[in-house]
Amino acid sequence: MDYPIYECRKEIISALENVLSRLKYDCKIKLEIPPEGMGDFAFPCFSLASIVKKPPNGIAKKIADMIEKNVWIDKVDTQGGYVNFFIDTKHLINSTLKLILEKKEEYGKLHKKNKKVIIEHTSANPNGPLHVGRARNPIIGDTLVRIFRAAGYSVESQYYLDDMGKQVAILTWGINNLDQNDVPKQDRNKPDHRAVGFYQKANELMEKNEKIAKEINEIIKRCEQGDSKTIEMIQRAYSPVLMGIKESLQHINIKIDRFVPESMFVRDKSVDSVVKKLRETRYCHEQDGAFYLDLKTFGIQGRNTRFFFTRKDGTTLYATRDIAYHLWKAKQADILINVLGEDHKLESKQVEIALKLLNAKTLPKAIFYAFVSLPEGKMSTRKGRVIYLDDLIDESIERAYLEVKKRREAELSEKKMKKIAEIVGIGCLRYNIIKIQPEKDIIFKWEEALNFEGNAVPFIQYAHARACSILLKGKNMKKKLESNVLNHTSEIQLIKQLARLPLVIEEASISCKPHIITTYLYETASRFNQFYRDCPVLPEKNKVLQSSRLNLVDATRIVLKNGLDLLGITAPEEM
RNA sequence: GGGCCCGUAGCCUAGCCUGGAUAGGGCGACAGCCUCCUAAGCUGUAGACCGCGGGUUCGAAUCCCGCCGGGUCCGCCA
Repeated sequence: MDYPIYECRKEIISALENVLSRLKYDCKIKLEIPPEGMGDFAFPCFSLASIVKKPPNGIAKKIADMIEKNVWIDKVDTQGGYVNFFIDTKHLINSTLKLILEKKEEYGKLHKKNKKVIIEHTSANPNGPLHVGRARNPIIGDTLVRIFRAAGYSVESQYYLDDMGKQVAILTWGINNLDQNDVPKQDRNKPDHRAVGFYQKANELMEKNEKIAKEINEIIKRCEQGDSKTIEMIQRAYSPVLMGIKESLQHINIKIDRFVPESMFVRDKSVDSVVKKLRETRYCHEQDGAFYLDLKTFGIQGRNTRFFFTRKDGTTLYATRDIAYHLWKAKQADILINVLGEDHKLESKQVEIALKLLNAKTLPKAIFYAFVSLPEGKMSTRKGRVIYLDDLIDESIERAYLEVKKRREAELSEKKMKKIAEIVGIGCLRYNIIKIQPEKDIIFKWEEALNFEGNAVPFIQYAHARACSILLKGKNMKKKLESNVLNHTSEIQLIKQLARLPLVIEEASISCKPHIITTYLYETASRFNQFYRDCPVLPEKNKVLQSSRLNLVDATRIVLKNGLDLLGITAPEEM
């Protein structure tokens, strides 16, 4: 690893290994980050204490005394059972700043891993516009895509397109049998919005009218039997919806690399082979001609532990096709990640067990998120009780516009304000979803979703714009970097923070936790603002200090930009 | 009824996996800071029986058990 922070950590670990082996202490070395002011890395001696039966404090002191200083270790200290390491800031500053300025947009990225990752996300039924209830899905998914790319993986994002389910069949029936005048009018002229009324109306009719329900079931059945005409008819119905969905995603900087239709696995018969192989397992049973696996012995509990994978007419079910999809994916990638709503937990578990039984090469790792609900309850496209993603986007941009106007109307053109509002509004939306861990329930409130203050994206974007503004005004000044002069606490704290970016990307990718990035960026912006307060750049009389600070500002700009890019958020040059 | 997830100040949230140094932030409240690089900023004050009750441990927000509240699932649906 070529990053200074890695080298530094490595040096500390090897110094520790050295001492521990001389003391004949045998334990794993895990470094922690101590609280502010107590050093840069800490080695806790508690587990060691229980092994060698001595107080942790004494062990820490003994170890600290024996640590040899080197280019990275400036000072070693102990406190309450911890060995605290103070790293040589001069060395870190020098190497970090140079590297950031040299690598620019590549700074933070980890070495190529030669591994392929497929991240499946969004995969919404194409029966209407994306709504906020599931809006976490594309945002979490796309952020993971970006994080894994930065972590050195080759990544493909996939949208599993349910083109044979009931939802899409209902939509198809509606499009084919209803007139525009029969359906509720939508206030947005976008293909997915135009279509959703047909779905809602068809749903309503189906519930009251058995004949219609039968016709819809007929569509599903023909489709599952692999009837090309029916599959194509369905495709005609959902295609415009999908176009609308893509457009919404694009608006929030999300691009799906590949759409994989479910029908593919019926057409190519791979799902039949799944059925055949599952039937051969010892867990397979039959009831009235339908086949299921009994998953009682796999830790599945509840009223029903049977996992049906065929109907009595021999057709397959959603989960069966999902198994075929996963086998197909496993052939092409080393790591599979699925971003799913928590309602898919059981299905996901069932698919995983089946994949194990079928000896799949790679098992998927699922990231589950809790729904965003409304104060009055769960969102539902069918009931029309929804906030669409498009509305949230518009509202977010509109509110951002009012904020820009309030502050900059006198100085900026209308066009510029609109552009900034777009960048801030969309950034806000993505940031506010990512900063909360996926498993936490969210009750949607406009004020929270579109919060513009504190730990929110404008704080970070503003820091970036501030850096750009200083750099623009100082563009004719000298560029010399003399890192020895950067010795103010605020400068040192900021640089140490910049040095951490690679570690943060590593941690976020290993743990699949995108919120680690938002936290990091917030702290980075915060330290930059403290630097801004304490260390004037342009007014600085000492030219060497001034030019060195300019370099630090530039390095901060790069880190903020690279970090925002991991979140799919644009870094504005002014706001 | 059973499984899984969540429960941290008035509100939102980090830390929980891998137990240890004063439980970090933010919003809101209160008090300050623009003759000085964008105040979408900075500084300070108040506010937490970490849902409740047991247990394990030298030590528990963190691990285990029970309970309570919310979410979600338990279809030959997707």
